[in-house]
Amino acid sequence: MIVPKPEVPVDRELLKGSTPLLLLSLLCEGPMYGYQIIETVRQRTGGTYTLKEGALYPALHKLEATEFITSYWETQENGRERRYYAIQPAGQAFLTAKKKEWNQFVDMVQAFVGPRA
Amino acid sequence: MIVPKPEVPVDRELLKGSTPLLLLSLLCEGPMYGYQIIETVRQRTGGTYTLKEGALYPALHKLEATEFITSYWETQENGRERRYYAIQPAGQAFLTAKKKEWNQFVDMVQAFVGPRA
DNA sequence: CATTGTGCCTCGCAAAATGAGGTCAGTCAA
DNA sequence: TTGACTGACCTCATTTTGCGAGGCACAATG
Repeated sequence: MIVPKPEVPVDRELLKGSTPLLLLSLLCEGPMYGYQIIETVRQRTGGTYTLKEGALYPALHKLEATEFITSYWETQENGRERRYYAIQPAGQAFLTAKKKEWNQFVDMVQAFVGPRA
Repeated sequence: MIVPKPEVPVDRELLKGSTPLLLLSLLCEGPMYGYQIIETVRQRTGGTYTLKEGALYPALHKLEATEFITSYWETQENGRERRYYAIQPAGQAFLTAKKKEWNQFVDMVQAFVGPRA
C-alpha cells in the first residue's frame, strides 16, 4: 500500500517512538537489509519519509540486542555482502503488543483532536 | 469523549511531538489553566494519560513564545490566582496544519502496521 | 494545626531522531 | 586507470522532548 505524498511534511517529532513499530511490521513481511528498509519506506510513503540511517541502525541493533530480531550476513552473486534482519518469535509478540499500544495512542489523540475530517 | 482505559500503558515516546497538538486542540474549546489541563486530560483518557507538569509547562511556554497562545492571570473569588492560556489566531492556523499532519502521520504508520483490527 | 489539594514553576536526566560524517566495495564511462 | 557514483554498513554530537523529582505558596478540611 502506498500512501499519497502529503502536502505537509510530517513532523519528525511525531515519528518518535514509532520506529520500532515500523521496523517490526516491515520485517514481518520477511527479512530485509538496512538499505532495503530505507528504500522501501521511502517508496511506500511516496518519498516523504526517508528513514535516516542514524535512526535506523541504532534501532535495528537495539531490537537485535533484545532478541526481537536476528541478523545474518548474506553474500550476493557479485561477492558483496548484505546484512539481513529477520523478526523473531519474541519480536512477533512484541509487535502485537506495540500495535495495540499504537491503536490506543491514536484513539487517545483523536479524542482531543476530534475525529478525522 | 472519554477513551476507555487501555490495558497497556501508552509508550511515552509515542507522545513526543503530539503534545502541542493536544494542547492547542484543548485550548480550542476555550481558555484553560495548567492544572485544569492536566485534570481534563486525565479524566478524558480514563486516567491513563497524566500529562506531567514537566512536560506541560515548558510546552505551554514554548507555545506562548511563538505566539500561538497567550496567557493571563485571573484572580478567583477566594483570592487565589490562576494563569489561563488562550489560543490565538496564529495558533488556530497552526492547529489546522498540525491536524492535517497528524492524519497523514497516522495514515503513514497504518500503511505499515496494517489497518486497525 | 497538620494534612491534603490546588496551583505555579524549574532542573537534571534519559531516550530518540537528526545531520553530518566515515568506510569500503563494486560499476561504469571517459 | 582513474574518477564518480551508488550500494551498503556504521558512528558521533547535538537537539528535542518527556519524565521524575523537587520547590514554593496558599486554601480548605479534618
